[in-house]
Amino acid sequence: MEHGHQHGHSIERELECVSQVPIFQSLAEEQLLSVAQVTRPIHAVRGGAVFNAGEVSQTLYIVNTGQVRLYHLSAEGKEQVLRVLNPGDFVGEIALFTDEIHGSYAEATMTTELCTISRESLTNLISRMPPLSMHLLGALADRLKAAERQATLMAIPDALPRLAGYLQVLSHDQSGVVDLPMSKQDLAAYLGMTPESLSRKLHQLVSDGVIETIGRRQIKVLAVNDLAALAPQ
Amino acid sequence: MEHGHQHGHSIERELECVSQVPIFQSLAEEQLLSVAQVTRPIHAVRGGAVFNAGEVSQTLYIVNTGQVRLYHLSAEGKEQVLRVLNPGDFVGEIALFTDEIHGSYAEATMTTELCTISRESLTNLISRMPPLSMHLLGALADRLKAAERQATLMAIPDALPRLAGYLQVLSHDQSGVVDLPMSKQDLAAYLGMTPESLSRKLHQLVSDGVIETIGRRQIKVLAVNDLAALAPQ
DNA sequence: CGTTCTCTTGAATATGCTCAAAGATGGTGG
DNA sequence: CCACCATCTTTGAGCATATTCAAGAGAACG
Repeated sequence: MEHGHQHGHSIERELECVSQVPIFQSLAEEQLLSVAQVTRPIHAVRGGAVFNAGEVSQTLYIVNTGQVRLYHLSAEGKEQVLRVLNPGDFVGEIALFTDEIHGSYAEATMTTELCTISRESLTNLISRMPPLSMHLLGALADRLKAAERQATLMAIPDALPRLAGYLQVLSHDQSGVVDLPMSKQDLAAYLGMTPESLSRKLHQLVSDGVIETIGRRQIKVLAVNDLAALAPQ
Repeated sequence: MEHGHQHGHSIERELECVSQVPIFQSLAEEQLLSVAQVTRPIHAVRGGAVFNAGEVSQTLYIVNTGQVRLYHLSAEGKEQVLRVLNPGDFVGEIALFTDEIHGSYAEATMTTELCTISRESLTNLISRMPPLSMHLLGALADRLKAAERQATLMAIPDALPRLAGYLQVLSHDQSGVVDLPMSKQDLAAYLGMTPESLSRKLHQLVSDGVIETIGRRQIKVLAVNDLAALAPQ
């Protein structure tokens, strides 16, 4: 029965993880410590499972370093990528409010450090630190916006505008050179097309001078305007 | 400069609206009054605009009675339905945290009563009533879950599983008989297909004995198992 | 350096879209 | 109250697009 982290080892690691996370960023040093104290670190190797679909969860998972891939498994055994978690991103917020089983698998794509907070601890933290709830609400609102954009993007029957819309969002964050957050076959599933179609559409964009491929996981956007013209809205 | 609602008229209407809303439901009578006091009612007729895309918003809109349709307008002028707000549903939460313009149009599909709360008032309320933030978080988490499910559903290239998945979600809530929340042509846009395809796929489900149509806006699910078999997961 | 996985390329097929028109439905005004 | 009109929905046929199936090229990994 381990109830805390007062086993002599410092909570340095927990503190580092917590302080990296945007939703905790504006907290005072003292409050960060409170958060760190209820945090449990998790280590996952490449290909390792963070959690599996069907498992009951009452935990918030926050990625510190590395990357986690969330995906569904279709009836035919195909993987449908839901989302990719990069440092600062989190998952499990739904389980914090409704007693539910995980709808997806979570797998580390590289060596990954996460920190976890139990539902009980988080609700405690929120009641003690009101600003925290505002940050959480903001983060959820952002995710919601992204998810709704994704849903409307997917409703487009043609593959090219879907791809263009996706690249457009990515290129907003970074300037020019876009790092693809997943493999091409995962990206294809994410965009609702086959790897073959993705390959062809990418090739088309390259031929048209809109983009340039750098290696296997980078794309350089040459003509932002053309991309916007192809994307919806 | 109207600063409040103490103009002698009762806040009965505001109170009624507020008390209908799930996120406020568990509040005490006294707290409900506080909420009602910062609420402004809005009336919209069929076809009337609640707000338009491009407008700046710092307001939360909550539907009391009636229905509001949220939609995008594509470059070709086609309407892409994002979501339909029924009594108790709300929109505008994103604008509460990030200064942003509306990404969609909001139009009443019938005579509709809404109540609105400004960003300033809501943040005030939250700081004064901590449980409120938990309810908001819960509501956002639910919406997020629905949006992510929608996004993965849309990523399926075949129309039939998309439709089946959608009907499956609806039939979970109600038992057997499903009320369609929008017209067939809107539903088609929402599901990422043409009205023609939707009509054909519905006909196919009827032929297969999976569903039965009741009038224009109701569907009776006869074989839940068959529906689940057609839907993904 | 070879093995394995990912990605690309090529053809045939199938599915949904577009265009066109007819059939329902519901609301409105005479 | 009924007929008319606008709108929504359905049905049909040809066409465009993406998928499927198959095989080859290219990276990444041990």
